[in-house]
Amino acid sequence: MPRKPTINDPEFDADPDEPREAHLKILDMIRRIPPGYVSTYGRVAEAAGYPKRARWVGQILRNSPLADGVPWHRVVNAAGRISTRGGSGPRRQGVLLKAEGVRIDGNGRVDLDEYLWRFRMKRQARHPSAESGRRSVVLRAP
DNA sequence: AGTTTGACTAATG
DNA sequence: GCATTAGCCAAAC
Repeated sequence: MPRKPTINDPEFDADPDEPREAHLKILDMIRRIPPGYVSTYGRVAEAAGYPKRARWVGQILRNSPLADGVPWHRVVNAAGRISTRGGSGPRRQGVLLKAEGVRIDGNGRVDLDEYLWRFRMKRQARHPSAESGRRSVVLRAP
């Protein structure tokens, strides 16, 4: 019996079920953040289709064997700070961000108003009847 | 099998 | 602004 895949699983050859799907989508979203911009754990999770799952993003970046080549340094926390963790990671993240032109203020914070990458909203599924009747409307004063 | 632990966050004081 | 708390959920003990 194949065991259930986890984000730590070095093989990831099982069929695509939920954890793996989320994992890949999250990595995909991070890849879309262009140089010179940042996003946050929560926003990445939401854009990937998993609202309120910010911790998944952190876990994946920490553990995933598939995280090679993803611009992990462009993910900061909701306050614009580089999340703490042991080792030289945080310092390196700051260096990488600065190298891309992201300014970090005296309090160690990235100004999200300036550097936050806004993911393109996925078009929401519409009811078929709404599709054909799409048009612009003008609201009239009451 | 229950508890603790996080690259998290929003709300509250 | 910080600190605390509750919610979060997969991994690790």
